[in-house]
Amino acid sequence: MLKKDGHTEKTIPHHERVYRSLRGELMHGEIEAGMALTIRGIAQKYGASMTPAREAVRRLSAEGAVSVSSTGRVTAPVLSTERIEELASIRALLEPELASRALPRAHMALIERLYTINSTISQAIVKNKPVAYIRANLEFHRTLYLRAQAPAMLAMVETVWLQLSPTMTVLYEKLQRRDASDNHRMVISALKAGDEPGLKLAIRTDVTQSLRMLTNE
Amino acid sequence: MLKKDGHTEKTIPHHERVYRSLRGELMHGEIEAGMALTIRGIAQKYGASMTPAREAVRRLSAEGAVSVSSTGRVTAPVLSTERIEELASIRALLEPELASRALPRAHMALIERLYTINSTISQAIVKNKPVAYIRANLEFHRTLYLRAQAPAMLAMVETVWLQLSPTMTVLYEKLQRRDASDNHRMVISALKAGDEPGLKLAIRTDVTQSLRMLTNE
DNA sequence: CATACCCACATGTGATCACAAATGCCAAAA
DNA sequence: TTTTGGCATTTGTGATCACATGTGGGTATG
Repeated sequence: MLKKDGHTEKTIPHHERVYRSLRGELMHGEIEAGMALTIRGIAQKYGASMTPAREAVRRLSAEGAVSVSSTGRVTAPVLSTERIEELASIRALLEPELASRALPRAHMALIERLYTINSTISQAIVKNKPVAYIRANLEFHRTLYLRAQAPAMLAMVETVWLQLSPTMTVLYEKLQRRDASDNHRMVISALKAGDEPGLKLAIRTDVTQSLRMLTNE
Repeated sequence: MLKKDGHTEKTIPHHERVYRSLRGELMHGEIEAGMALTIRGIAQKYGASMTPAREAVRRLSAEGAVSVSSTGRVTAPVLSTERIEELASIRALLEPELASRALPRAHMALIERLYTINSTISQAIVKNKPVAYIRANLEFHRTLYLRAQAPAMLAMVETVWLQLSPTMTVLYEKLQRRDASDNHRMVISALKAGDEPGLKLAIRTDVTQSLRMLTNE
């Protein structure tokens, strides 16, 4: 027989589970920049032993999601202003391209979904929920870029988000945030109109403004 | 006392050593696309045990330098044409920016060094040494981009190179290669002249042509 | 000749242990 | 009060082992 049963049951390895969980917490800003992590602590938190926990940390360190000191200590990275600007530059280079590639494939269902997500963003702003805000903001961009059919480029952008997230969380809480939903409305308008230059500009503006939030004042 | 001695002696962990070695072999095309790797084999090759070997593999898998099957088997990735084109697009987006940032800092010593590396490239072509060719080609670009003072962007580009290398090696050996040193001469000329648009174009041309080598014919 | 089955071996996974080094805290001294 | 020294604890590292599963090859069967 070819398969045991029709369930296609896949057992996710522990190191994979730990990796995904930890990555999610970092991406969504539940772990703040500078927070110290320990292998044993991670292992215990997710009910695994040290070995898979170490593997998860290695993957995350390769993505720049955690920084490892010369003595092996693991922390959520604290980014310098220069590094933040550099990562924003990468976003400004890649994300307009992703949006542009998604444009021909952006049908009405996608646009409506983006509109819904944007409402969630607005609500998170008025309710002052930073984690929900970041989460929905990322979902907005990812939903659009998924249509680009460019998995490697999307993965690269997600890596940048991952590096920025812990720092953004810290700063979001102390900074008054601009309403990113304005920029997103420009994105949606350009999508409806099929306006490729306008779309690229709107994305670039959104990325650039979120940068200013972090580096200015 | 603050330091034991003046040597600043640092003991490199095994997983770090294994990682660097394996990454170098992949980057320089000494491991061909599709080649199967085993944790035990890697461990034995570098005189380590399975644990650090696994950590090294995890880091490389996070960089896309190796692909891991659903059953955990590790291979050097075999890239589809679409993936190759996508990775080349990323190069075409990031590398001109890196070159542009390096331009104001490119003094005569750098240009001379690039010229020397380019001679090495030409020699590798006439002597038909694919590995030496790839190595020198990467060194040319990295030498230039290091001046950009943009470590995150450079790391991202290197990750792309790393993903492409095993496939390039296989194809380089069966394809007649164009002389990339022509493009590099354009790069050097633009650097001397301080011609930023020309520099970006030269880099983009170089990247695009190396793409054509892989996808056309 | 092609296909399906089966088994021995290879391989990834995860837990545990011993060890060395770094960290941080507390006490003692200036 | 501030600084220095040392010690107990925490922590990362690497090796090893048991186990389950996947893989590949050989054989039998159609």
